[in-house]
Amino acid sequence: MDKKPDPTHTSQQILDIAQRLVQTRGFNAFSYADIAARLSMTKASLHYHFPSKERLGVCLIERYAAGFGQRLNEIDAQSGDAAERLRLYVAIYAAVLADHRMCLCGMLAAEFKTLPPPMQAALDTFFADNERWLATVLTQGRIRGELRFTGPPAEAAQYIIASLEGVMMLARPEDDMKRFDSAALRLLSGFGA
Amino acid sequence: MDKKPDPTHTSQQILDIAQRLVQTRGFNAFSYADIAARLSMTKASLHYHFPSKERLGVCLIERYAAGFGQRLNEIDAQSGDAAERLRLYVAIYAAVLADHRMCLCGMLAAEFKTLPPPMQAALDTFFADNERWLATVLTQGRIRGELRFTGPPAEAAQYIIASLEGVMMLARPEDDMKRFDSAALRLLSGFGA
DNA sequence: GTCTATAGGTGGATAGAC
DNA sequence: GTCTATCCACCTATAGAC
Repeated sequence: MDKKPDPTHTSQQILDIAQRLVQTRGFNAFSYADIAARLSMTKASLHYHFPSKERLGVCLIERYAAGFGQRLNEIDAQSGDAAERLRLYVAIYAAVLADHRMCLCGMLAAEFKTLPPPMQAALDTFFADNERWLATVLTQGRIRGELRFTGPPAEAAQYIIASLEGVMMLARPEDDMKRFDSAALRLLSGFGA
Repeated sequence: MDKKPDPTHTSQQILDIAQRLVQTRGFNAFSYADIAARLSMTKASLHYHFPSKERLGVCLIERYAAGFGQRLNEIDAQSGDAAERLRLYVAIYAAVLADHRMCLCGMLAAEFKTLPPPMQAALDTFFADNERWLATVLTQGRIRGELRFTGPPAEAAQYIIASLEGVMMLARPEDDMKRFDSAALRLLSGFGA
């Protein structure tokens, strides 16, 4: 009943705003001043919650990865077959784009070489986890005859992720959902889904 | 015989260095100081050749687009069928990645929202030209039975470009040519090429 | 064409009062 | 936790000498 003072409330707000900024402008193109303005705070206060931009960046990736993992678990908990799971995976990306955002980690992948090593490591983990999950879905789907594709599931998984990120990236300048949907359908149909 | 003083020699060097910097770090993550250091010049001198970073950016895109267009013309001049043309198109991207670079315009697409409008316009032109060329190849290829795919050629062209950019983007952190080749083959085989 | 010098702004980050 | 004040590094860009 007596709820905690929620000491992380401000931190969450900071992360929310920072995430949207990264997803729309990139990590190198936003500043503490941008966040401070939107929160009516000073830059100095932000440093209390996230002592450095590097740590803020790592927290962003880890939170995003956790949310992504949660959605993958939800998909696993559903009763659909592998084809349906693949469609739901694509739907995650579609929802992000519909909110006028790029995938956080796709955006950061473009800036990879300029990021602090801890952020690079967190990014690698994100993509590796996604590949592993997708490869599992693909493997089972092919065995059960629910999906059709050639070659190693791991390579197919890499292809799916990279294509989705690219399609998002090029659909975003115009916020063109039709372009994304068309490309996503083409991608899925290539796997019999 | 008497060759011109080649007044643009320095400008070309600046463009070469700036291009590599954009392709590896992005437009927002390099500065005049970076170019000046590599050329053993001062920042002020650079402004003589390119009065603003925005104009430098526009020149970069236009030169890149011109070079790309030239390669497309070379492909057109060859005797190969549509499938071969598609393979050669993919080979352009592969060559860029083999040189440890991201596609200039793919990189800028990620930063699109932060770019000056003249650069955005130049980018739109680049991608529109590419789509048009690819759509023509696809249209002819399908008619002649050299390629297999469904839906409008324009949408298929958008899918091919976006996938290639995405595959490049995610292969680059590790400079993983095998990853790119595997994905490119998968993409091509989806079109019967 | 290239230089020195500098302007004017913004970046991330810190110290210390409250 | 949030503030004011400040630091120092870096940015793009300009003026004017050579």
